[in-house]
Amino acid sequence: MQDLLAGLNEAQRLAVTTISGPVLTLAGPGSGKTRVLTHRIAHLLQQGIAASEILAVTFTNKAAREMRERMQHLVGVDVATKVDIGTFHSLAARWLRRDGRAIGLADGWLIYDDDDQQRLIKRVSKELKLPDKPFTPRAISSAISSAKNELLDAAAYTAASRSPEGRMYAAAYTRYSELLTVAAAVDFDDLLLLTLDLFRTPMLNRYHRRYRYILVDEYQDTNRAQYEMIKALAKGSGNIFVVGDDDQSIYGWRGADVRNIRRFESDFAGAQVIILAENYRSTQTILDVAQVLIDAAPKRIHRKLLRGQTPGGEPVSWREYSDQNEESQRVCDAIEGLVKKGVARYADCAIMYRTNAQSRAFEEALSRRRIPYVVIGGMRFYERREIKDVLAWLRLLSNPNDDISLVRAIEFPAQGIGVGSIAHLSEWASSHGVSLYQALIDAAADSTAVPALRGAARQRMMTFGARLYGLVKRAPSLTLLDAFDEMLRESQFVAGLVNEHGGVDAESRVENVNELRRVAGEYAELPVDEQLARFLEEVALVADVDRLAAVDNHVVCITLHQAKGLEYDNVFLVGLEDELIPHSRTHNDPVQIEEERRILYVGVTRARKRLALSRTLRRMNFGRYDQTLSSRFLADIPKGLLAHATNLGTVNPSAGQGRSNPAFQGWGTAAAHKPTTVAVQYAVGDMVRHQRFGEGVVLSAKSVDDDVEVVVRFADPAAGEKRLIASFARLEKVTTPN
DNA sequence: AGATGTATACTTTTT
DNA sequence: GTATACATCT
Ligand SMILES: Nc1ncnc2c1ncn2[C@@H]1O[C@H](COP(=O)(O)OP(=O)(O)OP(=O)(O)O)[C@@H](O)[C@H]1O
Repeated sequence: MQDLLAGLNEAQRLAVTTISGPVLTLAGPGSGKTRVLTHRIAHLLQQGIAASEILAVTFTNKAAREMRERMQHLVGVDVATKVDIGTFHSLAARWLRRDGRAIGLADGWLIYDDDDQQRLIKRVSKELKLPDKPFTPRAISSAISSAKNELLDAAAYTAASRSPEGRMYAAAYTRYSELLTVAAAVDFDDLLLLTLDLFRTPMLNRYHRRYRYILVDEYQDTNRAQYEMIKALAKGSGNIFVVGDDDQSIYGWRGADVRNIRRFESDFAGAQVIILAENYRSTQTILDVAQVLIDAAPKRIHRKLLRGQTPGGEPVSWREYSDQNEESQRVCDAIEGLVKKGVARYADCAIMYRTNAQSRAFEEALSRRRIPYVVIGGMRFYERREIKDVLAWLRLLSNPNDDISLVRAIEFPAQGIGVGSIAHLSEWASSHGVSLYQALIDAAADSTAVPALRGAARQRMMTFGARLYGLVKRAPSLTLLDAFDEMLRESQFVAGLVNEHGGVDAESRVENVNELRRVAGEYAELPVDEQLARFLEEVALVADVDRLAAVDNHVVCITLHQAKGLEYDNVFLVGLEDELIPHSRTHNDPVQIEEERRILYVGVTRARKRLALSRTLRRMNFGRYDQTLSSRFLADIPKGLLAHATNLGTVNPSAGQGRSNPAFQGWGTAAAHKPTTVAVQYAVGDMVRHQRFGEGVVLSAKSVDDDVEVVVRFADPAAGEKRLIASFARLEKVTTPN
């Protein structure tokens, strides 16, 4: 057994060894909070505390997994796997899966993700005939979500609504809740609220007996419900340990409340507060920048001095580029430079930005250079149409009352059932207070049910119903993988994809379906009756960061929000412009502006060795270039702390794409940058060959940055005309003998 | 019923 | 510039 305290400083040791009573560890970035939490668990185990008595809450599933891996090293695999570690949401789902019956949750209940929720709200909106002007699905869902964040159910929210508009939202909330109940579905917020309901039953005693030591990471970003969960659980043993940093609270917009830090001190009498002062992550140069940035915040709970272990370090650079094209090019230059010089691997580099939309330019530049990369966020794998369609069918096997999935299943694969027929079914179901599936069954048993559905349309609907019914009945005896295959076969899913998209375009979708099937295969070890539910639950709760694997050597493109808790040797903070950070949607609300400042602070403090800040002078917005302003937060950083480009101001914003600004010299890259490929010249009329699309003729060619963009008409009519980046598409020139 | 075309709105951040 | 929504055609 290792000495767990060896790699820790004094304050960290105190935090690890103060095992009883409430403890609040408040500390800046890179001070080892997560490390302390991990070591504390290991320490508890060494003290002879049973693994099953420990509960650890992390912010992401990935953090949970990493913590478990760390612990396996510290205390061995057997013990480490017995500790309950997870996010609030995933723990809640596990508990409700087991004990949900106690609060009347139907068996086979499902989690509705954001997309499902939006669809359901659209249905509510239609039913209640809400005008779409202020009542966009987004507005309604955020009203419902904030209500839930204040622990208000539909009845309480209705009672509290005074304005006519408020009453409309209340009506939507009420109907939304009813439909969720009929569908036996819960949304993300419900996971927490229902767990609180569960904790109000005598069942709580079992949780008290079970969990004697509770630990929470990223405590500053807990919301009201999560706080109440902690409080309810901690009542048992009183051994509650939380770590957080008020300066890193960046999820206020979804109900997180930093005041939970103050609340902790008042609600848990005699709470011990431990401050970790040393930063082990970043060079002092980087910390100095972070320091001035956060010190400029008008209000803070706790002021901290960022004290690093590495004095000096490479300068933090600041560059202004003409546009996103140039910015992404130069960032790629810098990354290639670092890699060529052997000071970094691709995986040590991260590009961070405020909004997902900003990733595009970087994706294009990276792939053109053949630099391996991953984009975290944006369109997630599980949000893809074909994936959601497969999941809809699978969800129906577990819970046929899931109306949202039923509609999806009717719509894909296409079965000749149109919106009209669905509307008839839906109206009948709503007025009878039953699910769509039940309405189908009723219609099949009784020809006077759903009278609006007649003739051929009714016939097709009945065929669909019978097919689904058969699957639902057979599902319980099947393994997940068998159910998956059976469902694909019954619904003729693949044929549907080919039918809708044509052979070539269907290919990647079929591949995605196979990938999902592979994931499903990982559940084969579980008891047959648990496989499907566990699969659906985990799929609903994966965050995109959870995909980040340390083994692959690729540049990471990530939003600042998702970067919280991560660290990289080299960080590129891009698009530092007003309107982006702070985002225009904050509308200069001082509270939100300060959260934006913290978002930037989180970004700055992710960097270990090198930090590059940049912006563009003009940005493409809605297909139009707009001039930009530098982020106001940069004004808080004294010039002396940054290494500026030498020729700022000489860049003409209207100069177009180009090389007006030299690649940045800070970490020595311009010299290292050479074109990686000798550009092949293409002329209109040239014959080319593409690996997948076959041969084609060049219709046009123009050079873009370091590459050539060509439009090719392929001989294969299924491929048609495509616009391609020559080197990325690996086009080969076909030489014609003259 | 479904495909095709045109208008329109739109882009924070996410479990 | 893109995704969605709606209208119009087949
Ligand atoms: N006592 C120590 N000696 C050496 N390195 C340490 C020590 N404590 C922590 N570190 C290292 O410092 C880095 C930051 O630690 P950790 O991620 O736990 O900090 P954190 O406080 O959770 O950061 P953040 O709040 O920014 O996410 C890690 O690489 C960790 O290994």
